[in-house]
Amino acid sequence: MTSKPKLETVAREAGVSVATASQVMRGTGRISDETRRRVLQAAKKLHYVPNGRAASMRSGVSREIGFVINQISNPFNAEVISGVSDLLEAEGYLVSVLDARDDPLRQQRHLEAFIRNGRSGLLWVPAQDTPPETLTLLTTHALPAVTFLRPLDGAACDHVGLRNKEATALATRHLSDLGHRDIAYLGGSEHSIVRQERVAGYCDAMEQLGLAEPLIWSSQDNKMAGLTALQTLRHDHPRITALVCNGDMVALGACQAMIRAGLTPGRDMSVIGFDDIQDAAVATPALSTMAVSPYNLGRKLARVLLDRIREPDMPQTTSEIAAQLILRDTTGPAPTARPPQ
Amino acid sequence: MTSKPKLETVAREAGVSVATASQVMRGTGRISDETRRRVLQAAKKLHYVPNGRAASMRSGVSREIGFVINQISNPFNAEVISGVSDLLEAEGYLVSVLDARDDPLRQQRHLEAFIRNGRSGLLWVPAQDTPPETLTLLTTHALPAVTFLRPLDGAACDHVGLRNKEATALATRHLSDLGHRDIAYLGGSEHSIVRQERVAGYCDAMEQLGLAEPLIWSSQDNKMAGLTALQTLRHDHPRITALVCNGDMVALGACQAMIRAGLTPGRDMSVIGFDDIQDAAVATPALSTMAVSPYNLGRKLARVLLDRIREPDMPQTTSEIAAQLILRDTTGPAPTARPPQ
DNA sequence: CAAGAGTGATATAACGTTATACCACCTGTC
DNA sequence: GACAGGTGGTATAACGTTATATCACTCTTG
Repeated sequence: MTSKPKLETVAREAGVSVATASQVMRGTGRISDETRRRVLQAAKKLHYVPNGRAASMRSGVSREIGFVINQISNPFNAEVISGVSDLLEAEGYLVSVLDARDDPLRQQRHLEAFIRNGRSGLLWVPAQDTPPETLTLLTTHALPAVTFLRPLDGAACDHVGLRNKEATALATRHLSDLGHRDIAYLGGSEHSIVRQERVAGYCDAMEQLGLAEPLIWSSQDNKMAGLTALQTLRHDHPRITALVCNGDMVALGACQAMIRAGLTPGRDMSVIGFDDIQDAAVATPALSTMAVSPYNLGRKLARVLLDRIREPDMPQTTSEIAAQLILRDTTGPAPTARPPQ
Repeated sequence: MTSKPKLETVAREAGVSVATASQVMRGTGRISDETRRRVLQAAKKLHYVPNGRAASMRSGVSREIGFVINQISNPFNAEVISGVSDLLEAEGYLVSVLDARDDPLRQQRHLEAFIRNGRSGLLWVPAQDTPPETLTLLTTHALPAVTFLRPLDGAACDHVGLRNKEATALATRHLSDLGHRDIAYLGGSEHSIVRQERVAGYCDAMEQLGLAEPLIWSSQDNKMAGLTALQTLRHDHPRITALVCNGDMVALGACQAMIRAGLTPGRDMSVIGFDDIQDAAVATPALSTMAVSPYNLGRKLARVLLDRIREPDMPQTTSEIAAQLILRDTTGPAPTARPPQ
């Protein structure tokens, strides 16, 4: 009806001072039941909503968190966001998510926008080639921050990531147990630190198990890219019988390519994905993959940030979460190892 | 290194007053080139980032937008978010997205959180059964707001939505042209207004074209639900040869069910989805669908909000975007209509 | 009944920025 | 050399809230 109600409006309506109204709204100080009732009633009647900016300016604390991620539309990330939001919202925080699309400049702008707009904590997946300048920004403003997935050496940040090397080694070993010798690594870009770790796990396993020369193939992280990547890979290296993939999207794309070529994933060629996005279980055939429960990963990430906000002087922590091999329909014995029918 | 730099710090470093520093930072007032240079240099040296909360408190304008949506992980929504963010970021706004999961209470909390934290404009997909109280909240605080997808009658809000009825009528007519007579509608929940519009388009077309009795089947909006829904639908109504679906996810799930049952989508049974998410084109077989370009829809939505912010007194607008029929591999002649081989 | 303790409410000064009014100085003009 | 007009800069008061100190009472208690 009239203009936006403020604390003074509420106080006047209830016949008390602004200071009293403030104390009632926050449940602090010594207030009689009668006064409390009157103030709350007035606030309700006027649809009063506190001005968080003014509050945080005075009190120095805000309840907003910023999350900079790359490619929100990726289902894995979407589930991470759900986990982060659920936990932080339950603690009374508001989470804003921005997409940096792996561009250091955009990332810098986003982090700066978060600082400018008073976020009291930041979560971020550092972009490839993040300049040291970006770190200076964070340390200068003394903001609690946690890096996610991509470790950043020398950074004054807590970190939550995955045991990538262990995971791909596990996947490779499983394929070897099934009799595969010509196993390729598919997906990701060369610069990615995460992918380097995963490739290292794959290479180590290939060497330790005495399998074929490692074969590493790059691609973008979506189905279409996975589809075309496998087509050229198969053309150039027809001996390959199994794939360890950098992500589920690529793996699902590769499966599509097989189907289009008349092959059956899990029979003619084995595939193991990474992430266990929801689609992995629904796809036909259902995708074998390294599961990390993005939702729980998000909750863990949020938990680490909350701990940091509460105890700013704690020593830095690094949490590495193990991935789990989920066997579905895209893994099976190597064609040559199968008994003749 | 020391504490967070503020305007006063910058001013002192540059040897000018706070007022002058402020004017330089915002490019207003009359300032000599020399002074401007000194201030900017000082700001850079100290990694100064303005305190947006203080600024917006004094100036009364903020550059933050809130977006309340249901199910961020839905690829359609993810693309909408991209469109919204791209346009608003280019205009210097920061977009925060919250997921209300179609729960009116959560929605109320989210909108309130946005008001509390000083968003200067809101975008939202009203939850089912949004109480009038929620609208009072928005009008009381005189916030520019735009509803998306779901119209809200009697609301003092601009709206951006789809021509749902027209779209499903078009899809149904196309299936009829292919010779299908037993066409079912699959997906969505009864309460959804959007779905009601789409169902109406389907029913009208079925009647006008003199086809079979309309058959309407509900399901949640994900692949797994679509998969199981089609299984029971086929069991109960074996005559059905074509589906108009409420969304691509359901449609893709239905295709999976056919494949698992040994049927070929587009040959044994035709399917038309809705949304044209990225997966639709990549899936095998590629999904025929009603395309609405979620990215551009998002841009349109953002544009309407910006217009409203600039001209608060303009009469309310309603924009309805038409959907386009995209024919891929899941539509084909009805089995009975196919010539004998 | 004075002193002390407890209760309930309030006045006031910050928080970091910006809008406004104002001041000091210079330059040219009659 | 008084005055208008322009230029470059500053002092000050807000914005809506909260932390702190303080005040006016009432109730004990010796």
